[in-house]
Amino acid sequence: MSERSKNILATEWDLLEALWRSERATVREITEAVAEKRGWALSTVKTMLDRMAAKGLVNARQVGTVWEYTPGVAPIEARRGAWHEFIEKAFGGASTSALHFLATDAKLSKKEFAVLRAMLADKEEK
Amino acid sequence: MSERSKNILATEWDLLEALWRSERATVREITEAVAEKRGWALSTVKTMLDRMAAKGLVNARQVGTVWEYTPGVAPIEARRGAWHEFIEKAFGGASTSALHFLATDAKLSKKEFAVLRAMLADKEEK
DNA sequence: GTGGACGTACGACAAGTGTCGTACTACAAC
DNA sequence: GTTGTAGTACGACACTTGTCGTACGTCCAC
Repeated sequence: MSERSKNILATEWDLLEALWRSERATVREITEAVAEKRGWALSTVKTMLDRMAAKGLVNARQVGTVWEYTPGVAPIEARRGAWHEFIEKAFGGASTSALHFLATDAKLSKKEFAVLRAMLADKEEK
Repeated sequence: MSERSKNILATEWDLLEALWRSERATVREITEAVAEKRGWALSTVKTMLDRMAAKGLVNARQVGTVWEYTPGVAPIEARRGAWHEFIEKAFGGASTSALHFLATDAKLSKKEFAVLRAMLADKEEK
């Protein structure tokens, strides 16, 4: 539950999100969970889940006649991967450049800055 | 030179990077500029540039018999787009969640934290 | 005026994505 | 037993991406 290698596609994030919330779910459940955001057909979701299972992004287990899926990656791992991908492509891997960008050019709102400062301060205390 | 709509692909970043450095360049120049990182054939680079031109990521101009390319997006814009894309897919658009993640789970090094704090402090002064 | 060298144009192709439709199975309810 | 109904299996298809090869035009130097 942590071997991340390949990038997670935008569409896959949605299914993972649903799975992280319920920890285990069937195709139907997942389809319903993302129905608002994505009006996917059952077969679409099934296909995606199968492909994701092949990549290790989810685990599939047949319970009786129904398939049940569980996350194959933890949210934190997935997000770290995304952060990495972000740095890699937009900053040639230079994480400090990325942070510099965030502090100066990302157009964060006052509120976002406040949040960030508070968190850093918090972190510092420990 | 700023209408960003579609995501920039990892491979496209490399060409843009080269263009941002030279401001204008030919296929050959760009191919050479990325030769180390990507052993692309001329035709590969040409194809990519054409596709990028179609997307507005670069501008193409024929000078005599040769094509010359210039960036179609500014680095800052491109990076903002990437940041947005990152937030969108990994945090469902919740930027504060993303910042929270950075401050707590991104596994930044001490040095990276230092950089971030310094920058925020710097920002605060103004 | 002829042969390179350089550059372009264009087609091609295999993978990967996004998105189903549909035929087939199994089981509960009548 | 017969018939829905929910669920699966599988193929399909158009598009995008990654990556060329190659045929063809042009212009310089001999």
